[in-house]
This record gives sequence, C-alpha cells and structure tokens, in this order.
Amino acid sequence: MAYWLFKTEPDTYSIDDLQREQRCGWEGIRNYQARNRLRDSVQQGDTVFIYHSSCKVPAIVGLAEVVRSAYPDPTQFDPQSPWFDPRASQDAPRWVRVDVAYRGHAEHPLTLKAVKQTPQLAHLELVNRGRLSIQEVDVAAAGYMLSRLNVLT
DNA sequence: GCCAACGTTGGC
DNA sequence: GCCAACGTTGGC
Repeated sequence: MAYWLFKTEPDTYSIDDLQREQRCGWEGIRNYQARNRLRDSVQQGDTVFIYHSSCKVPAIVGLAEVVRSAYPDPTQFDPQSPWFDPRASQDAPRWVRVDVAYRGHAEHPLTLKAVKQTPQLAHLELVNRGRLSIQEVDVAAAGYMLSRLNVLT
C-alpha cells in the first residue's frame, strides 16, 4: 500500500468530474518518469491524492484509489485524441494508464501555499519537483495530509 | 500572459 | 552520447 499524488488541471478533468464518473482511466501521461512510475510502482489498492494544478488556487482537493494497475493507454492509438502518439503501436505501446476510483472530496483542501509553509510537507515532490505529474508521497506525509484534509466519504 | 525550470529532440 | 535548441508546464 503506497501513496501517490496525481496532478490534473481542473479545466480539463477535475475532482468533480471524477465524482460524477466515480471511476476513470488516468490517461494522457506523456512523461517518461511519470510513465515509469505508473508502470512499475503504482499498484491496485494504492491511495491517490488528487491535486489541481494550473488554476486559481492550486491545491490537494480529494482522494482516489487505484483500482487497476498499468495497462496501455488507448488514447495513444487514437488519431482523434489530443494524446495520440504516432510512434506508438499496438505491438509496442509507449504509454500506460491506471484506473482510479473516486474516494471523496477534502473538506479542507490543502493549498500549495499551505504545503510549502508546512515543515512536515516541505520535502514533498510537490514543492521540489513541481512538474512531475505522478508524485510519491511517503507514509508520514500522507498521514499528516489525511488528517488536515478531512476527506468526506 | 510572463517566464523560470525542466523535459525532449535531433544534429553532430 | 553530448548539448543546443526548442517545447511544455505551471506558479505567479
């Protein structure tokens, strides 16, 4: 059981969208380090903090759970998709996705600003490796964040 | 909308 | 395999 932080732009796909759908494929990851983590480390049953980026108040806004481990991201094969990758083939897929299920909104979202100001969280990749879209969260930080977020289920 | 930081590409 | 040029991300 591990903890992760997945970033998403709420204008594209928000925690509200996930609540509506209850479950979705986390697709469109086109960064090798993020892909490698999805493929090699993210496992069914892991807990995911959902983070809204590129928006007015960047923040951790809720929780999800990994319900299917990595498999080829179908959008790489779809010429209509913004994530189409002509270098990928069915025989040699380049990108993977996992499926996640909605677990709840945070009663108290944790803003990036608050994360940076919190000594227990200042080491997070969110602070130091902001651009990585699949981030590791250690158990201690995860416990602390869960207590702050008060996720409503 | 700016721009710093960082990731990717491709010529050599 | 280096590294310059270029593209993207994302906080501000």
